[in-house]
Amino acid sequence: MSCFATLKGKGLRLTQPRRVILDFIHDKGDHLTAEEIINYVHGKFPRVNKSTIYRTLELLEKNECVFKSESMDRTIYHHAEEGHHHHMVCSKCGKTIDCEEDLFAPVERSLGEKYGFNVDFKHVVMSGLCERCKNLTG
Amino acid sequence: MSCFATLKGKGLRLTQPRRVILDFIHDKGDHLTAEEIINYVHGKFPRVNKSTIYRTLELLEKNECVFKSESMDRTIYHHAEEGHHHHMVCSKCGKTIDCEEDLFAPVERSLGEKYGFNVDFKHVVMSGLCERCKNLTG
DNA sequence: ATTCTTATTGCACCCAGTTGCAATAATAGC
DNA sequence: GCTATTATTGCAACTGGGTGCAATAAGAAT
Repeated sequence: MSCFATLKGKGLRLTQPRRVILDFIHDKGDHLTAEEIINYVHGKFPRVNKSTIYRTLELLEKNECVFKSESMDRTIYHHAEEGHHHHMVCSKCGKTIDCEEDLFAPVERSLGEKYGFNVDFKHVVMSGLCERCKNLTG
Repeated sequence: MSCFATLKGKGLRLTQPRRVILDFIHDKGDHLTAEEIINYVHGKFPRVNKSTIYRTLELLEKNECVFKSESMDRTIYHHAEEGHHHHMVCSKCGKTIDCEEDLFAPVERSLGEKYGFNVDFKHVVMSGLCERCKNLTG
């Protein structure tokens, strides 16, 4: 958990809200929505304001302690230990699958060649149907 | 402008707000943000409520009269006559480039093969650097 | 342990977008 | 052209997320 060290090293303070949020994201080792994080923190420390939570998440992201993945309809956070990757969320059952970082390489190449456009796909969240739900729907 | 006919055919009413909004999107023949649409409508008819505008846009989208493209940081609308495509917006100069519908085909294929996951990329908005800005930045 | 500095917090308010509901207006039937 | 029906609207209130600022507390120095 060198995250605390990272923050200290930058002259940032180790406050209770920061500790709680970082521990939660680390221990969960999973993808969390802002809502889940807010609910958890409020369960333990009701006096912590939501603005503090959003500011903390922003700070953790800036310092690369957590990664934030956002798409039109959902934003999720996960601990930096889990590395860079993209996410697929099943719109039926909610199942989340991580997938490899270079998934969009062909698209990036194609945009560069055809339009000279430089796009860096990072932490993309995609909605769709997982195998099981696709077959059930048939 | 068969859009009006489309709406009529479904028993939907041709109200003034709908006429104004649809005409604007059609005549602009361009990508418009919700804000631009709201400003325009308010300029002409100050009494039209923003909720009406959002509801109208939603309705036009459901009936495929306009297409909505959304990403984390921007939502844009354009007339259905312009067809399906994706958008690249330069994060420096704001320039917007349309690009072909099948851009994400390799990604869709790869997700299907590796994970059995079914994602349909439609109206994706990407942020990045256009050729000019990329070169200026060095 | 106390004091001081200033990073961090809580608060109260802002913003874009959404929703429930009663009031209004578009249109079908006369 | 009127009337009745009901789709649509305006309103007011709500949502998730964000911001400026005065109050608070972390941690350095004593």
